[in-house]
Amino acid sequence: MFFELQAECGTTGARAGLLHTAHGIVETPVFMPVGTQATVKGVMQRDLEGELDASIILGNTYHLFLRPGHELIRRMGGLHSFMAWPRAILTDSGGFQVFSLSGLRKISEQGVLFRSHLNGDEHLFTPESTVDVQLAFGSDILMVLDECPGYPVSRESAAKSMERTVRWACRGFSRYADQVDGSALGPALFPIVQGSMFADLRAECAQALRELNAPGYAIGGLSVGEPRSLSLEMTEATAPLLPRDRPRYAMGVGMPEELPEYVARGVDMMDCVLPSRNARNGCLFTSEGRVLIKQARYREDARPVDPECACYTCRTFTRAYLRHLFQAGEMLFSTLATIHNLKHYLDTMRRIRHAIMSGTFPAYLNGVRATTGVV
RNA sequence: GGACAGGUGGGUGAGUGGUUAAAGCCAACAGACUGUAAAUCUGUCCCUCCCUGCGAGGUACGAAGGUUCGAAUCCUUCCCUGUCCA
Repeated sequence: MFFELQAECGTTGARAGLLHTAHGIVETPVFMPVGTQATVKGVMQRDLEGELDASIILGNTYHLFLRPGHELIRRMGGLHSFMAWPRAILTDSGGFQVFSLSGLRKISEQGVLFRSHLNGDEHLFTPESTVDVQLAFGSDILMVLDECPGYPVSRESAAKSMERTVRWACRGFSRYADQVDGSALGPALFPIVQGSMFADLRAECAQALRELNAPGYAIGGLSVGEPRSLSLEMTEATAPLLPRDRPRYAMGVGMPEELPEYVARGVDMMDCVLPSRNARNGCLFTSEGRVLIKQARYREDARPVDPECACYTCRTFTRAYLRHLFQAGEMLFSTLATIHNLKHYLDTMRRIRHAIMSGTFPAYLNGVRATTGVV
């Protein structure tokens, strides 16, 4: 994989570019739907590719390692083949599970000892093993194993954790260098900037990781319970310190109206479970804000979810029907809602990219800020 | 006509003398969700009062009467429902 910078905003940090991968070109800034277990929950690959036109999705090392196992996936021809997804895949390392499964793991210098949430088996994840597993998947972009601390943490433990994440990144890159041939479209490994909510630790981490000359860099440890303004602040303190000619990936963010805020701070890639999870829980993102479809006010609402959305769901169904499906617990609701929410995110990113390419991003950003009041 | 079984808050269904405005589940209503242990979770859910809390008051377990300090729970009569026998 390699990155091609196409345009930069003159007044903000926004950029537009192309991610060249062995499974297609990804236009950035990009939103990556989350497909933890080799599926974006509720959506068929056909719709992901056609209706939604997603160019890259996420998978998760921890989950796919436990089930069905990386060796099985390798034997099945790799993750792309296994899940019949021809476009790009980025796999997270399991670093986030260090945070989300905090009751089931033990961290040491060597790595993370997980107890499987499926059957209690113990598994040791190391910076080396997670690279191996992701290479077995055949991922286009691999993430290095990191430690994602919760919020808040003391400065002292944030520093220790960050330093360990840097050491782990070095080990991951060392293993990675041994395994790949360095071809331009080959798999890329991204290190992850940590440092909790301490700007100087973030800066220190970014400086240290630059040494790796990585094909791309991630900003992790966001949206772990901190105020949303802090997430943006940390991004602002980190992104400019990363190499200009490499993509920057803000992990796990954010709300729809925050997407341009991250882009304005120099972020090129984002992923988040919000559009897919909230869809399943009845929360639909629209050009006019959130629609909680279960509310009684939508019982006989004949309008589409979002009059300005061109997705299949909005082209075809009324709010009243979607509410009915949700109330009835019908699985079709999840599919239709997820299609809409992902379309909303992906279209938002396409608009952002277009604005950057045409030099109108500052105006676009101001427009969003005026209507949503973010920042 | 006879023999059993049973009538509990929107539904279902616990509870068989006191800490019961009455479990649980469902429905309804509202909220949460940020590198997915999530088709999940939380709250409200008889009425009234400032809902400020472990608040206060009222009404309530088919109906009416009774026993008791105290009844959804015990007794009497009536009404209704289901199954079986004629």
